[in-house]
Amino acid sequence: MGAHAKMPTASVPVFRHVCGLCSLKEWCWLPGLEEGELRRLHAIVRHSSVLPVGHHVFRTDDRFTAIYAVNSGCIESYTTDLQGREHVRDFHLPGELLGFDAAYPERHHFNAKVIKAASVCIVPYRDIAALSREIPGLQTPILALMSRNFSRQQLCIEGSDATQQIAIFLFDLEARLRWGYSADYEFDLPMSHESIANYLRFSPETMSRGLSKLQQAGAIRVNRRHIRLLDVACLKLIAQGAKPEQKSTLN
Amino acid sequence: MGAHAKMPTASVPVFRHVCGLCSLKEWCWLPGLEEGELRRLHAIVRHSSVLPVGHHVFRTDDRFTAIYAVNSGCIESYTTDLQGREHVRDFHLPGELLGFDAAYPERHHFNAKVIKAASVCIVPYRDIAALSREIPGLQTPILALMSRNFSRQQLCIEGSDATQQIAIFLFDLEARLRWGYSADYEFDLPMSHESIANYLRFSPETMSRGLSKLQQAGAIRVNRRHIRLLDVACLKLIAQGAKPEQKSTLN
DNA sequence: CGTTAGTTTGACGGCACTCAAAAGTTGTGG
DNA sequence: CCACAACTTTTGAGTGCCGTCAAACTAACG
Repeated sequence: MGAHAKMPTASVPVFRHVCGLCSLKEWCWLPGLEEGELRRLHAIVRHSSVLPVGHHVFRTDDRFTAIYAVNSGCIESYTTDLQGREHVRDFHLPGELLGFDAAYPERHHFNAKVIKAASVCIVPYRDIAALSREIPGLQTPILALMSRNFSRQQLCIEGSDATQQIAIFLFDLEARLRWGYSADYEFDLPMSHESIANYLRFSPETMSRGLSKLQQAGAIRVNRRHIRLLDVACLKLIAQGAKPEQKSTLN
Repeated sequence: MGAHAKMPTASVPVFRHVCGLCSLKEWCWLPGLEEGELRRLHAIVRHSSVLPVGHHVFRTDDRFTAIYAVNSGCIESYTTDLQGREHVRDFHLPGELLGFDAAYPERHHFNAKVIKAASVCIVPYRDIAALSREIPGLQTPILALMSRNFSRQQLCIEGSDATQQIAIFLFDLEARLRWGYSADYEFDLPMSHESIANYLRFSPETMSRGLSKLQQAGAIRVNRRHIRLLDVACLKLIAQGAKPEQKSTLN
């Protein structure tokens, strides 16, 4: 997988290069598809420039025109309730998809906002639907992608208190960020604490206190958005329901 | 839609009759399909006998072999966490589908248990996949079904306190139970209060107190599993965040 | 009729929310 | 390069909702 580190060359069409990097190829396009089919598939994918923080990829009730794959940065999907409060539904990291929520009734149910400068692959829905009628082998991967995207949600909800939910969230996030590569357990959060708190359904203050508890237990080290998982075993215990113990703070 | 009320006749194969009644036909099978295609589609659907309470339709890690459509009764999907506690993920009512969670990686992520004696339609995955390769018009409806099933989830989570969440839940449930027909706002819960409490992530006691509050506000009338929405406007206000007011309990 | 499971009600304690303010960070313009 | 503004994060104090424990009550089932 180290080959992915190669730099792009001007002679290679951008989309070919990006698709070589991005998760689409890794995840679903390859299995069972022939070279020619893959080529046709890549031909319908378009690529965005780098989208600034705050940019909306789509909004609630927008027509469903495409599926998006995140290449870099981070996109947050959220809804707005009747009181005008925003509820974060999910975070979409590099290699992950969004837009499937709208396959029925062809309108988006969520808003999707860039929260860390991001570039995305755009897969027009009409094209992919037409292509999947011609290439039967495409259907199963598409179904699998949808299923995977929907069912990964809501692991953190199994936690009973805030600290436990944060521990679970950090575990999940770390795995998603390194994307199967070797773990150094150190990373920057692509989203604010506030967004995480919203996603986990508690206040920013509770988020802050929860992180502090994890740090006092020696499980992690946190500085703003920079996170280091110091004691993975300890963090796992907490994620499984153990109460964090206060270690000496002399360090 | 009144034609559906016809009684079955012995000369009609059972599966034809049931499919005439059930939601599959209403929801997705018809649009764009020809008579012959419909016939082939119905031919692959199998029907269960009435499954008793406690019967598992499938369990976590079972192979994904079929999609199920609930014809009657109620099925609950749930997971079991590391501490052995069960977490209700969803309720599946007549006309709704389950099993899509497993399209990837072909293993079920949830358990599915009958909580009110139920009969289901069984759509073998291999057959529907094969058929959809022959009948291109099937793909879009299938995608739409998946999308619809996944995205309907978690309306209640928008509520900030228990009473509000219960109000939202009751609204949603009532609409799902009457399935588009005229509303008399009176129905029996297909599941126990305990299950609802688990689903909404609070204790049975809180569920009970929440229902009492709604009743004291005059919004509903509740007797065990029997529910009557007395004051829909009031209930809607509470679902939108208004604080329930204590009405006189002299009635 | 007895047993069991589900629901209701009460008392008490704790976790998280709210309000409030300070400290640190980032971005902007002078 | 510095000053200032806007935002994020941290920390503290007080309150309230909900979880836990406990017990009474009801419906369902054999």
